Amino acid sequence: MGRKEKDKQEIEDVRLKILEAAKNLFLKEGYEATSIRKIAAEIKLSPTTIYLYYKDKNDIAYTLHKEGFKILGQQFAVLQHVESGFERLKAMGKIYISFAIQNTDFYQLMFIMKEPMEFIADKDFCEWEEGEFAFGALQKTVSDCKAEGYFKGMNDNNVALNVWALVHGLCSLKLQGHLDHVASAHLHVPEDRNILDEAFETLVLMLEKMK
Amino acid sequence: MGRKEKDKQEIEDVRLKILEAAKNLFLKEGYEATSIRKIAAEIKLSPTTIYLYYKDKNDIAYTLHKEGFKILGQQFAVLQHVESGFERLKAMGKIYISFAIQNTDFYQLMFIMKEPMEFIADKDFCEWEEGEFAFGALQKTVSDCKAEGYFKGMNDNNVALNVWALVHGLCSLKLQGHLDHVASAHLHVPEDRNILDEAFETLVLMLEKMK
DNA sequence: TTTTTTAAATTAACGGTGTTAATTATATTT
DNA sequence: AAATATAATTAACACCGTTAATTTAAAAAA
Repeated sequence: MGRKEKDKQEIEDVRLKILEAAKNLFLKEGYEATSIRKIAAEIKLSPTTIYLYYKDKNDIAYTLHKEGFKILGQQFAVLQHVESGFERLKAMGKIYISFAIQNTDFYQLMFIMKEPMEFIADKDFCEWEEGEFAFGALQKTVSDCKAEGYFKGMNDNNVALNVWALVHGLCSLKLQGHLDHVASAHLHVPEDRNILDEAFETLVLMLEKMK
Repeated sequence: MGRKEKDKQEIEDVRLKILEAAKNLFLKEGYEATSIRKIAAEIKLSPTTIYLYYKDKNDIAYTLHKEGFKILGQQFAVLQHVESGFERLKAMGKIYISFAIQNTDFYQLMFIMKEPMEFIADKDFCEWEEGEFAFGALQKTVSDCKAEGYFKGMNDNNVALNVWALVHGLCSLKLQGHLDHVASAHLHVPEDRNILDEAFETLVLMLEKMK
């Protein structure tokens, strides 16, 4: 007796509809401006209905964060066909940086904001397939580089972490407005050149010395 | 005629009182929890009075951000007595990282949050003595390293930027909760060791190869 | 067919936020 | 004592995330 309970598929459909609305808003106006109320209005639901499908706003942030990792992962996946580890490492860096620049909102969600991580922390078990794939690809690439004679005497994981930290550092300083600030005051960059590209070129020179 | 206008000093006194309250709150409960209303309550002023002394919340964020740079700058200043450029570079890295870990809130304000930068962007001219000093110290150190034979054929500024980006990348990933997430899943770190210290050790190995 | 039941969705409300406009309090000078 | 200029205040706007209480709607039972 009673009203028909929504089955798994129907629930997933609503979840997706909410997520689409959230994504559109968030890609158009950024995370800050993406409120539960606005998401609800977009799909003609009452704000509180959202809470029947997502635990809280961090839950939505985390779900979008996973989408971001899927996109980045797909871009990395293409590189698995590059044989040379070192060439692949360089390409990964370039892809990572252009992903950050072209998907600034996703990047913030994936690597800068605390919120999605807080959601994970609250969960008992953490599934993280998407992120695992991306970092795993970097780890494999570093170990391939090692087989090619690079990074002798260094711990693979630490090298991977440092490489990630470097490109993330560049991207996050750029996206958060800190880089342009320093650049205009302290770095004379040729008009037609991009600070990140300049820096990345030097990074490649540094990596080449690792052989 | 009329009520006595507050002179420069009196205005500065109130500004400082507000800033002290803001700092206390922000060091105790973080930036998020530091609202204009709470700051005002702390010093028994009405919330709107704050706006007579600071343009908006970003103004306060920016003023605290400058304080942070003063602290970091003082720590860097001590290192100017280290003769060897390379030794100084390593020490700067260690100091930067421990500053980030021990002053997480200041670090967020200085290098992660957009707000203080947004305030600067709104101003017509940008004074940035504090930050200039810190980055200038790094630039000088890199050029000293170069004189010692490191970073041959590389642009000084780009090297400095990359070094900064790397340590910032490590710190920000750590502070924002992204590092622990990856670490538990992908990096087996010895119980008694810190991920950042581990990574930094490898960074030093990498820098040593730059000679 | 009508009543009961139950899940889904809604409205109302709480306790906050940054910020601005309008008003009041206060001290000084005429 | 009255007028005035400035400092500080109150009231208000337009939001926010989230929870509790309520209503709507559809399926099952009578």
